[in-house]
Amino acid sequence: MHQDQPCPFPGKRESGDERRLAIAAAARAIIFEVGLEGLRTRDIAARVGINIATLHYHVPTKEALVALVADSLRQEFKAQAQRNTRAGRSPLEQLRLEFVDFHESVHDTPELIVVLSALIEKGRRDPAIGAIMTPLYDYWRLQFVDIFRRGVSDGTFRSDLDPHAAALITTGALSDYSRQWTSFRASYEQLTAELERAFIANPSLSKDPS
Amino acid sequence: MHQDQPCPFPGKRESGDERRLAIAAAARAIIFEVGLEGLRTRDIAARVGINIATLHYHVPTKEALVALVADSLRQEFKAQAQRNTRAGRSPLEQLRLEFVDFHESVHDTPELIVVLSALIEKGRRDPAIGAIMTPLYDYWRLQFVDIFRRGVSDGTFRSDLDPHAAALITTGALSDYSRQWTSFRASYEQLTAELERAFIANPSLSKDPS
DNA sequence: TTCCCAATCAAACGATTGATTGAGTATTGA
DNA sequence: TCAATACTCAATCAATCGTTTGATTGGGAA
Repeated sequence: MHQDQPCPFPGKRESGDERRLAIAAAARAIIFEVGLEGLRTRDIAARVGINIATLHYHVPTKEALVALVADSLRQEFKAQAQRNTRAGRSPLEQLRLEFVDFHESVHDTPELIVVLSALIEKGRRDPAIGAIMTPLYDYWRLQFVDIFRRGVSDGTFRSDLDPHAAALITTGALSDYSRQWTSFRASYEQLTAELERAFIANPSLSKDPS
Repeated sequence: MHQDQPCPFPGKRESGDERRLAIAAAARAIIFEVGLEGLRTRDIAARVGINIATLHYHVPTKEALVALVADSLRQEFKAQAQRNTRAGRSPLEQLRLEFVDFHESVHDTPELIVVLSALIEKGRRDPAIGAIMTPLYDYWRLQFVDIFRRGVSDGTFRSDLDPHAAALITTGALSDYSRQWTSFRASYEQLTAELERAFIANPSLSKDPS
C-alpha cells in the first residue's frame, strides 16, 4: 500500500501531534476509498508507515480514531472559515463567495465532503460523533442563514424569503451535488445560478418586463 | 434479538421468495440502526429467525445481500411510482403531490431514505450497487425535471428556470432534510413553501406590487 | 412406499479483526 | 552520566467475521 512520506527527516521521529495528524489524514483517505465499513486500523497504520501498536499508542481505540477524524474535519472547516473574512461585502457577493469556496473545496479535496457525509450519518447513531459533526454542519448552514437574512433586509433577496429554509435548500443542494456530481446533467454553474435566481428579489421591478 | 413473525404457519417452511423478502427487510432495519459498517450476516439471520447457513442458502454472499437490499429499494420505489398516476394534474399540483409523497414516505418508513443514502454512497465505490442506485436516484430527480419543464411551458414557473438545476436543488434539499431533520430549525412545510416560492413565476405581474 | 429436492440446522473452518504485551530505542532534562 | 519519558515494533491474543460442511427435515411426485 502507498505511504506518503511519513517523515521529512528519515530516522527522525515525528512528534505526537504530527503522527496524529498523519493518522487522521490516512484514515480520511481510506474512508473516502472504501467507506467507514472498510476502515481497518491495520490499513491506516500501513499507510502512515507505522506499526499497528504504534497506532494504538497515539490513538487508543478505533472509536477514538473516528472521533479524531471528525475533529480533524472540524478544525479544517474552522480554519477555512477564519481564512477569508466576508466583512464589508454585500450579501450577494458573500453568497457567491460561499459558492466559490465550496467548489474549490470539492475540487481540491474531494474526499472532504464524502467523509463529512459519512461521519454526519454516523453521528446520527453515535452521540460522540454527532456532538462534533452536527454543530459543524449547523455552522455551515448558519452562514447562509446570516447571508439571506441580511440580503432580505437590504432588498437583495425576496422579501418573503425564509432565511432558514433557504439556507437548508442551499446546503442541501450543494452537498447533494458534491456527493453525486458524476450523474448530474447540470453543471455547478447552472446549479449556483439557479440558486441565485431562486432567492434574489424580483428583477422585473427594475428591469424591462417582457 | 427481536424476530418479527417468521412464518404465519408455525412448522411450515417459507418459500424462497418470502425468505429473501424477509432477509432484505431485516437487513434494511439493521442498516438503519447501525449502518453498513455494523451489518453482520449473523444478526440478519437472527432477526429473520433462521440459521446462518440458511441465510447463505438463500443469499450466497454478503455482497449479494447488499445488492438484494438495493434491489428491494428499487422495487419499492417502482411500486410507489406506479401507485399514484399524476395524469391530468397541473405542474404545481404535481409538485405538491411529490412533496406530500416524500413526507409520507419519510414519516411511514424513516429507514427508507437513510438506507437509500447509505447505498447510494456505497454505489459510488461499488459498481454493482451503483448500477442499481444511480438510476433509481436519477429517476426521482427526473420526475421533478419533467414537472419543472412543463411548469415553465405553461407559465407556472419562472421562464428563466433551469429544470435540471431546479430538480437537483429540490431533491438535494428534500434528501438532506430527511437525513438531518432533527437539527433543523425549519419545518418541512417551511422548506416546501420556500421551494415553491423559489420556482414559481413572479406574482407581482398579477398582484399589487408594494 | 420410495425417491427427490428445496429448505433447514448444528458445528466448525480459516481468515481477519481491534487490541495487548513486553522488550526494546531514541530524546530530554537534571 | 543517568534516569525518566516518549515512542516504536515484533509477536501475539481473544473475539468475531463471512463462509462452508455434512447431515437432517418434510412435502410432493413417481
